[in-house]
Amino acid sequence: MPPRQPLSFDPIAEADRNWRAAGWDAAAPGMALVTSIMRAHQILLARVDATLTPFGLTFARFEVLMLLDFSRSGRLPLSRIGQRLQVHPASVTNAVDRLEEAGLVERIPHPTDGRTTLAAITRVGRRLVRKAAAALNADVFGAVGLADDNAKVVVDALACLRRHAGDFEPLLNDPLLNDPLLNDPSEEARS
Amino acid sequence: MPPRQPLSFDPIAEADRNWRAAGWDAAAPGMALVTSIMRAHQILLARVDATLTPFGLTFARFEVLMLLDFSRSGRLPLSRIGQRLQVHPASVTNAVDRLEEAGLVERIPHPTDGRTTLAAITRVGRRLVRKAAAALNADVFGAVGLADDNAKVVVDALACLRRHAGDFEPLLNDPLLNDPLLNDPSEEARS
DNA sequence: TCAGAATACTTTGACATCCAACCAATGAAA
DNA sequence: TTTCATTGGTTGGATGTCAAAGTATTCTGA
Repeated sequence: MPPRQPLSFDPIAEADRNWRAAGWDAAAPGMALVTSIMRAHQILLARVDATLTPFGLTFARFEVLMLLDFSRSGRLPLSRIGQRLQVHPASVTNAVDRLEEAGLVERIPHPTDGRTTLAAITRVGRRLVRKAAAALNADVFGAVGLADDNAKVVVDALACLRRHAGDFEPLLNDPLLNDPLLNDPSEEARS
Repeated sequence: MPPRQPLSFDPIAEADRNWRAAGWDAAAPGMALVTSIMRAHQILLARVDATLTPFGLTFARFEVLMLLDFSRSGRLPLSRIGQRLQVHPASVTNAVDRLEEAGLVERIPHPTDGRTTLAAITRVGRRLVRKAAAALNADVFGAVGLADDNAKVVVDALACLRRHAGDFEPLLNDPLLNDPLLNDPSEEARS
């Protein structure tokens, strides 16, 4: 990355001033919030990808591997991966394709449902994802640039936003369903 | 978007539990923060793009248009746009290409610096971007799903993160430089 | 039983982002 | 003045995301 010299002012604070000067006071906080998140995403994704590149991973693939590593049996239906990571089915297909090429996961058919494909993490995949997680913890997650208290405030606020957007509904909690490979939430737990 | 049914639990809270169960307590807040921002970005970008699609715009192009509309003369060097919006030069080229195809901006050569190209917003561009801004204010920014107080807390925390990442340096403030088209920060102000 | 709806996954196409490489113009130093 | 580093911009390649269409399998209800 070319070492861009920093601006002499906060561009988002400037945008906020412009918004209010235009008479859009009511929308200014939302504008600043959306813009801040866009930029924070860009910064953090760049750091994460830089850390993961030596492992041949991207954040999307890392998340898939990590989810599989945390799952009880090390295998999950692609559809479940998409639900859990909140990404489009095509994105899951893409990620699993690359991971399979790299020998980090395997596609295996679902034992009872012919429509479903399971992604199963390999031994190589487990080794790699744990090294990658250690690197991320050391280089990115452990040094985000915010105190833990502030980070928690942001996480809680964004949880509200996500829930409001329909990501999850913490009301109903029924951990006992039929097919563990399809529905059991406890499948997410490590052991 | 297919109406994905919400999960019965917060996937990021679950990831936080997994992280701590693995003994990575120190990195858990950072992990939750990064993951929250990734997901919030995804949600908000989807809303913004849905609102802007009828106008033939994306958020990237909207930001370029808005910046030009707010600028004093309605024209800025591409490099300045990239600095201001914190995006790669190639992304600016791409956005300006599309905007130019749509007749919303024009490329004009810089009067004194042969290397520099200016993007100038057209009358059509001004009309469109104001309609688009009104739509965004009404549909997205005005109804983000967070109280203004909480939004402000997040914005301030992320400003800290952005400053820490080298986005801007609010210390030195020297608004008087030579070429207004190249360097004058007040060029950002409306009038 | 059988037809239609729903689900799971893949494929294709359109965008956006970044990086690396490249060309053109400017500016500074020998 | 001439050479060379810097700056501005574009192009090509790789990756990720989503939407829409297509195929296959399963489920549901008449």
